[in-house]
Amino acid sequence: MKIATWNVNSVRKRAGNLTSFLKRVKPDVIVLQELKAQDEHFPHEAAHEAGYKCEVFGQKGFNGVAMISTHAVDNIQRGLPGDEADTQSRYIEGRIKTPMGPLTVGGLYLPNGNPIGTEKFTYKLGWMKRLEARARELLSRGEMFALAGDYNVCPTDMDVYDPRLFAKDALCQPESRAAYRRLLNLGLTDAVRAMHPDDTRWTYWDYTAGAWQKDNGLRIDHILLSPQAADRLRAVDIEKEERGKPEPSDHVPVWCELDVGD
DNA sequence: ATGCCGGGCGAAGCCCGA
Repeated sequence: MKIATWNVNSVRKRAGNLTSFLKRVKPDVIVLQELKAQDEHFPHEAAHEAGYKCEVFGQKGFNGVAMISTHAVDNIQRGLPGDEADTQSRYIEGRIKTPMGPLTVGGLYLPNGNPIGTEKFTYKLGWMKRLEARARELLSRGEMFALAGDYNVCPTDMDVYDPRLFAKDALCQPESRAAYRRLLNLGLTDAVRAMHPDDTRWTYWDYTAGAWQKDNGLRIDHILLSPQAADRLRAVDIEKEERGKPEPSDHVPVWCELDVGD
């Protein structure tokens, strides 16, 4: 079972990149972030062409997330519980049956939170608190799950090309990192870090200032696994080559493979 | 370099991203 995540930075602009990625890497399920599109503008054909069905939680102009799968998905939830006033489309969740029991996948686009000291940073920390509550709820079931997406958190200085430049950035604040660490402390496993404990591997390169050419990147897209899912973790990868293609997203896909006996 | 690119919206210039 291959689970992927990708912040596509406009799903309409990236429809071609998405189709070729699905055909090349063949994830069973992929969660997408930053659709920047309403539900009715989602390029269903791009996914159908590669054999995928789509669950979309779009929003006009900004945000927007989706879950695309070759398997049947049920128990679909749109939106992160815990704040009825939150109108931003940043979370989608669904469940897939496997020979080893149900696998729940949550796709998330965690708020960026910049600049610090504003309501944007407060919103980020509040959102992370709600995500922790969701993780606790899922953990109580004792089943496999993956929370995958653009976390907008560099977990440690190892995940930033130049930590000094990001000392005041919301992605690297002690509060952001502590909230991320609370997820790990619940018993979740950072799939990429578990398989590559000592590597510097980026998932994002800014469009500006030649960041890609200089390999000035960040690791902010993550897949966190429940204990039952982490038991079955077999492989991970970061699809760096997508950043070098024409008209790329500034993020690249991340995936992990779980051995669920299929 | 708290936006150098890139995208959305909507029809010019502003908002947003990390």
